[in-house]
Amino acid sequence: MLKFDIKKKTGLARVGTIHTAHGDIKTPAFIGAATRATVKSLTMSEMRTLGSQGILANTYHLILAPGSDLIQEFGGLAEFSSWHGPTFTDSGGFQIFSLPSAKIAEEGVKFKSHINGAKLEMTPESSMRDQWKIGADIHMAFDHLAKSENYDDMKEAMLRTHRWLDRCVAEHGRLSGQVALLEGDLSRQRERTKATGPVTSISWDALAKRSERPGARSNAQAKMPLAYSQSLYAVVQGGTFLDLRAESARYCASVNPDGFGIGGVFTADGMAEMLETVNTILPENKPRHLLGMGQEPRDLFIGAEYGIDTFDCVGPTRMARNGTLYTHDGRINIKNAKFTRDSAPVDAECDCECCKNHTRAYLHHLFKTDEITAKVLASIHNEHFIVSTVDNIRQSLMDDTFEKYKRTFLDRYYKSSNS
RNA sequence: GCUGGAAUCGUCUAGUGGCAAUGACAAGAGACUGUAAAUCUCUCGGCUUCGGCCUUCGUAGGUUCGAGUCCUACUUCCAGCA
Repeated sequence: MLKFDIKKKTGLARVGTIHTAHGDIKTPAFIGAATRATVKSLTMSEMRTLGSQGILANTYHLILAPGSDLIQEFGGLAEFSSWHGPTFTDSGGFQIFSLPSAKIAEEGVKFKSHINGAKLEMTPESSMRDQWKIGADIHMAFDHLAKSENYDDMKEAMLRTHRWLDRCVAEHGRLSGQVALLEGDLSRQRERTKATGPVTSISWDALAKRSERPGARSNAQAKMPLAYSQSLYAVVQGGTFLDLRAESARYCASVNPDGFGIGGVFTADGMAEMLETVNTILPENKPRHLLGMGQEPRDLFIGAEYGIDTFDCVGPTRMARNGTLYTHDGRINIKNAKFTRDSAPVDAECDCECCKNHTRAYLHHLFKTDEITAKVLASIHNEHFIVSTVDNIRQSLMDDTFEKYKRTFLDRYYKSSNS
């Protein structure tokens, strides 16, 4: 069971701590998107240095390569990637629903691998099993993303998401039960061997002696199940329709998951109302993750204000790779000719490795000459910018200065640019 | 010196009588929100009341209704032979 302590509340906003088997996350927090168990162009060491508290990987991509069994063999995502901190996995639904080959049925989704065309299927149960093998601290339920914003389609997708949620909860619970048993074995084993280091896995042979041993998966005999607690978030759907969002929030709360993901959000328009609806219904004492939002600073302020605890988004690193960088005065495209002789750092108020050491002119040069370091430094900066902005939001909530911080930040950030 | 061949928009390149002229790169700008994203889009001779107008394919002439394309001379470069 995931522990979540709330330290302070202001309206729907809250400051808290999520306790996972791999460490704590002080919330609100921005979680780096590490789709294939890596944040593109950044090392885990750089991620730690820039202040990230957690990473979120993607089940779809990890199933295709290197496979969930292999990650399990290496002790799970944190161990395999040497992140050694809190981890999340997305169910893979988001990717699979975007594949042209996706065929949706009640049982699950059949699709073809985008890499080699292999015919594959993901069901709520298989997603749960793969996420257990990958072994992130927090898993997302396998949800159905509607393709259209049409009310009936959205409702149908939501209802299926709920039926699938029941199956996710059942499968997750079954897998959870195994680990509880394993934990008992492990503590006895620790006593016997007086092992000092952390014991995180045990052979399936031990499990085989138990009556609850899961349905015979012969190829799993040699595998080492991960013996630490892993949690499940239910995912709230319903698109832009507040009645559906409310219904989905009630349903998700009713299955008593460890936390909640809020999915299917693609723009900040209407997000405040939607979150207000959802987060008024969801139980207060469980963490909430806003799936995929956080490219625009306003997303983070609105999210935190309306009760979001964690964010993830590919935007900061993707934009960085393409030369768009955050500054407190709005975005810049460092490839623009006007930066050729700009001796200022990307952002004078930023304390990331890039801004402390390098000029805009240097970064401009690296981008124009297509050097790998361009993407590295830009990603360090953008990721740090967003991570630290959410950290500052947390601090401002603690200090009761959130409103002022929000107004000052957003006025300045959006004043000269688009909106 | 002789004999061939070649000169096109920053660079390379397509084009053998209807052409402001192909493609790539470079350049300029924009997009990106649970990452099939080191990706994608647009602009790229000058003006424009968006119908056009003007100036362009080494230089100068010529043939033709019309020439980047054919002819002549010149200039430069390349290859081979001396």
